[in-house]
Amino acid sequence: MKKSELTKQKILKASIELFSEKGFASTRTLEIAKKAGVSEGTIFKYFEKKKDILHAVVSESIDVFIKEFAVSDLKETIKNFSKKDIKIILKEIIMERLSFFNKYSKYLKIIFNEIQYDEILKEKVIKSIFNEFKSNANEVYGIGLKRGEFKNIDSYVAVRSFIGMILMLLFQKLYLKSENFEKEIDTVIEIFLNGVKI
Amino acid sequence: MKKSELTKQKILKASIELFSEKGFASTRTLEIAKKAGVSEGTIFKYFEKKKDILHAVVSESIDVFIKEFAVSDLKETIKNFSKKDIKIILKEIIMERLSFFNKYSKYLKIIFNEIQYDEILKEKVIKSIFNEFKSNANEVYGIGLKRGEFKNIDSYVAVRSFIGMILMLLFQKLYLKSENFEKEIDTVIEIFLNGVKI
Amino acid sequence: MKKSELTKQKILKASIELFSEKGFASTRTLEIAKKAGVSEGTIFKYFEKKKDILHAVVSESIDVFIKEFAVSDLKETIKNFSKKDIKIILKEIIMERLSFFNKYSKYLKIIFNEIQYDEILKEKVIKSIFNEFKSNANEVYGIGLKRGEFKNIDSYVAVRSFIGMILMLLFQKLYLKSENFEKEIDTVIEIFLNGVKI
Amino acid sequence: MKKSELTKQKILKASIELFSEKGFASTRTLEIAKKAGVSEGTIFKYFEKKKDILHAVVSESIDVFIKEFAVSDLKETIKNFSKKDIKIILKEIIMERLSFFNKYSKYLKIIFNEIQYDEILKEKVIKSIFNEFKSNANEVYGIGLKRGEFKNIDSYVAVRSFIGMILMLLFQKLYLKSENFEKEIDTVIEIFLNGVKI
DNA sequence: GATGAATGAGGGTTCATTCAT
DNA sequence: TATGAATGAACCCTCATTCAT
Repeated sequence: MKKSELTKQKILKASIELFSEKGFASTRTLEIAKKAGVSEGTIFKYFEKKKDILHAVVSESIDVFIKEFAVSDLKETIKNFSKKDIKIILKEIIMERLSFFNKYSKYLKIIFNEIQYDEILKEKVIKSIFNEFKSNANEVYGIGLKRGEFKNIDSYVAVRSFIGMILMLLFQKLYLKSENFEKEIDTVIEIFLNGVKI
Repeated sequence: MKKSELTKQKILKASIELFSEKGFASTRTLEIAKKAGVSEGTIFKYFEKKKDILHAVVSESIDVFIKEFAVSDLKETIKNFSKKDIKIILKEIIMERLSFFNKYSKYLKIIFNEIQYDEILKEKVIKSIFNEFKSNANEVYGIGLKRGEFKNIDSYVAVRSFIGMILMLLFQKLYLKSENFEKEIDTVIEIFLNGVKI
Repeated sequence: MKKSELTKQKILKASIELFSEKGFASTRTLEIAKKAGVSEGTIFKYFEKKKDILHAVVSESIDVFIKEFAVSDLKETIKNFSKKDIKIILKEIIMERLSFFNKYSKYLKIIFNEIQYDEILKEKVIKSIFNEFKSNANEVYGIGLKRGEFKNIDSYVAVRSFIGMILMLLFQKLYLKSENFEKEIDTVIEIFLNGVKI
Repeated sequence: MKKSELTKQKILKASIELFSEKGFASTRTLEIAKKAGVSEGTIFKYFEKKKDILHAVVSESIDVFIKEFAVSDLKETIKNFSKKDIKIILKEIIMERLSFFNKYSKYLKIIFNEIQYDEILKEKVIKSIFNEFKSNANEVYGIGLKRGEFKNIDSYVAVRSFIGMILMLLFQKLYLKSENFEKEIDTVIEIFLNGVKI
């Protein structure tokens, strides 16, 4: 990597750290500079405006998201488990996805917070991430369908709902602390598969 | 209401509008003043610091949330429907909750965004709203249990999961636009009640 | 005293307290109002501008100073002591003047500090106080002259010098703390009367 | 001198000018900036708060005071005059000290005015200047003692009293204007050496 | 006569941005 | 390329002053 590219990456890395910690609007360019180990002036050699850093951060986040979140690995995983109980498979998926969330939580936090106030970003994120997600949902649910284990309902709604349940679980873990994390995962899977109705 | 109390409310109302629209950090006190129809100086007769406005907004939000979100009405509603199909009841609940979300979405947006950067607020919100929510979840799920229709699983996890599914639906509606909103609700209810498994 | 006159006095008294404590420029009209037990608006019924309070305070200070500092009592005192040793007389005078300083130190502090930044005040104070002082110096020193005990030198310079020595003593007492206050007074008198030269 | 050090000095110099002219509290940072020939923002690159400028000014004043007021030169002066009449020596000292006061009157004015409202400054000034002064007084008076011309009285009180007399002279010159300045100096010396008593 | 509420110009301070070196 | 210094518009906040009641 060229030296200049390295400097740019240092700035971006510092920005991600800070944006996720205190939000874009409350992060000072001086802080970024300090954390990146460069002078304040240098930042503006790489980004014309402070906002451009955010855009770069989000763009990168999107790229990372799409690449990492790509369902390809997942499909592989599922095939390998194909003989196993669907419950086990779902749990494996959850655990794997959780490690993904942990790894990229800063990116996700920034994306989620900042698209609220920036139409350009919002457009971008929706177009790329949501659509990506939608097609993946189809594929993954499709596996359950082929196995003859899933009902023939809107696959997108199903997967989205599943994610909603998991996110609430995660959210609670982050904000409150969960003592029975694993057990709660099992409950969520049970609900997703068989519902709450007797 | 006294005149001074009225002014305070005008400031709070304008602040809610702006904070939810552009975030606390990006809202200017002058904007608040203009939107509230008072002078900038007046704001600081009622709130020592800009941050105090946010705290007041969130405190008020919490109060509103607890009062309005209180499950009492809900229980009444459910009892009235007691002969009806559980599906109908859930749909009614969702519709009613949605109108609540629409009405207080600004408050919720502020709370959700700002507690990330303010430990005091976070503590406050968690202590009040989350606990309130937890006890209510218990009560509501309990009704289904008594009717002999719900499985005996962790009621909090069940309700939370349900809400997770609904929130994703909502979220999508807000960000993307859904053409089949009603139909999607039905699907969510179906998943919640009977799961995706054949 | 009429009620309105009383209110005015309350404002002036509070102002003297505050001006002497933190200076005119750093005193807030709201503080004055609170200390005086009136509303901020009321102040401006009695004084058009904040500066007018200062002017009133100083004017009053000057009046008090001239009345209280008037040498008449002093002359009487001296006559009564006329048979006594001049040393004793000087010491009596010093002690009496010190109690005056203690009593009116706040006024003096304000006058001294604020005439520096206000030409009108400076003019006023100099015209009244200094001239008053000059004529009094003449009279007091004249007594020593008549007794045949004082040299025939510029009486104003003599008295002023004496006061200079006493002020330094006082100044030190205020800022540092003197353990031998009385003894130092004696030394100062000795210097004033007989000089430091052998 | 580095450019940044130069800028800092420009700000300090402008501040001294303005603080002594209108007092700290009434001096605006914009005025300082204009007088220093820098932008208002620049000031806050060098001083976090306006008050810090005052503290820096006073600290510098103290340093200057101690260095310049140091009695070393004075002792040399006195030795050179050792054959001369004590009157001549005192007059030389006064004239030399007066030029010092003229040169540093702005510093002194600031110190004197502002320590009244700032405990930190007060402590600092007293600890450094007063103690410095005390030890010097001892040395200087000691010379007169060794020459066998001064009485064996508290040297600190003697010097302090002398300064008190001179300050009053100076004070009058500043506020009133003296026509007979030189003659008054002679009178003060006469009083200091031989007293007013016949 | 007195108040409490409101004002808005102006205060100190911040911070993204520029630029000479 | 990188920096440190400087900028100035805009921020939050203060406070003397006004005014309807």
